[in-house]
Amino acid sequence: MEEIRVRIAPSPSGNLHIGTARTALFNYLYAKKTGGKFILRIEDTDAERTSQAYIDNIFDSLKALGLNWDEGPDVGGPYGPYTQSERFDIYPKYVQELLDKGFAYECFCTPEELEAEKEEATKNKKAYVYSKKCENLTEEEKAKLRAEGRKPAIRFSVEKAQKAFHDTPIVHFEDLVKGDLHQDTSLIGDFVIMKSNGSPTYNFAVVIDDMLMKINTVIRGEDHISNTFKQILIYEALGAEIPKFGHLGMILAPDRSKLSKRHGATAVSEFVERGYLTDALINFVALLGWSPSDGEEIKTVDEIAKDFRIHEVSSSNSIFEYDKLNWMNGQYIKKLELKDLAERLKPYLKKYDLNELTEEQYLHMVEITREPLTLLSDITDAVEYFFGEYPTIDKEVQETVLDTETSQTVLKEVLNRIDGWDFNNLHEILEEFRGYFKEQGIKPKLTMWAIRAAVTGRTRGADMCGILEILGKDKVKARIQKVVK
RNA sequence: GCCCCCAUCGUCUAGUGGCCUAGGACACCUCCCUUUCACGGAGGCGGCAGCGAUUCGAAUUCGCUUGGGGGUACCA
Repeated sequence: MEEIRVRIAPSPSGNLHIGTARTALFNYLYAKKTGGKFILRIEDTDAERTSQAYIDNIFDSLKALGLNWDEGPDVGGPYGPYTQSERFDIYPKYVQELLDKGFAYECFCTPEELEAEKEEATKNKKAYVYSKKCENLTEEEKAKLRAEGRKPAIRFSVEKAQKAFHDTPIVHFEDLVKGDLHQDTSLIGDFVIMKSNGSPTYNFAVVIDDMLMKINTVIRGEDHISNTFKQILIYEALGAEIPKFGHLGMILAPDRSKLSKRHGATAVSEFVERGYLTDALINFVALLGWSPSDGEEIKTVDEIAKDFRIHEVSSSNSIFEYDKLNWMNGQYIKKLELKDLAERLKPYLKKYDLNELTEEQYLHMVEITREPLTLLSDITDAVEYFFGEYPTIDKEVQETVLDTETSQTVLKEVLNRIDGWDFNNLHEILEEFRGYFKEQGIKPKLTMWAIRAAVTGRTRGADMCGILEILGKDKVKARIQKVVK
């Protein structure tokens, strides 16, 4: 069988979008599954919106997600260049070929004329289709228009291509995920393939690039379905082999609209900044439209690749909900080695002076605070009381815990005993201490609450023994003294 | 407006005419564990959009309706 060649072709007009990441993933999975090649092509035709920062972001994000490409702008490959703006000189040749074969023609219409046609169509409740008024211009007419200073755009003759290669105007193709798809090509206007400024349009450039890069399978979002029919006609007109297409459902926001900034993060890098692990992100996004055959949802990309079948991908849209992503991120955090986690948490601890702790204490702190983490960034708030002399005490904690007679009794007793406590043996000491008060009718829970509130300013948090150990006797004593009346 | 796509718990999904009294995961609720929060464990709530048709039999096939999404550019 022919080697599968798939690609992801992001447009660097923004940071790598989570939806693009999913498309990239499915391409990657298909390549891995079939032993094919995964290619990265940067579609920076629109110079206005392109920036190097976005290109870097796309590279970095894809790498962070583990979606490494076999051919691309940085690593090269046999069919480069892989950046569209560097390919501008190769398009005219194919435009000329289409012109010569009669599948394309020059169009001198002005934007105003085109606009008028569209308005007319809207008024008549008809689909707008270009009038083709430039299709049969004589050489004299063209020369005259050119003399006026008008520069032509090149349009593709949909009807001619259709008639040359299809019996009916209804063009079909077998989509890898959606099955038979069709479209009445008489409803497609003669679209521009080369703008009057000489740059190719998207629909033309992709075909040329995919053709030249020998891309034989195109997996992309279903927003491209309508483009597919245009592209098929171009392939045929060029006498090129038509690739297989697979269209994925879109990812929607919870309100079923397009995922955008107002719904929160959209770029992979934003998710990372917010404390998501790329492993969790990619795993989550794989589950949008695909499900594992063994029901085990936590999987690496490689494991997913083994189990991946493009035909089994769901053809409907899916909604991006944070609940499951958060849960999954928590699962991935749990799986991290302590030292690895400790390193990854550092960016979220910049507001604290980590020098207050030894490396050993730092690791210990992470060890006892890691359990409830859903996001790496949750650590920021979770460890606040480990830093500084005294913790900030919540008003409610002060009133409901520290101000009670029971708490004061407990804390005074701690101060009575603390000098004799061996902080290396806190577990037993606290056990005994709780027992002492339990005999007096004070619940262990209340005993611990009093200490916790005094030392951390909170009623909830990490394991008490660990907290006291890390803080050390002096600090613990000082903090308790401060709240005892 | 026109064209196309899609439709199973709140969400992601399993399901390809009888194994379905529709399964799982997340979320939610209850209980257990417990020095708190959490983790973990055990339960629970909850769905085939509607209507017709085909069939002995339909979540599964067909049609219509409704709903959602996409496209409709000299953007990509």
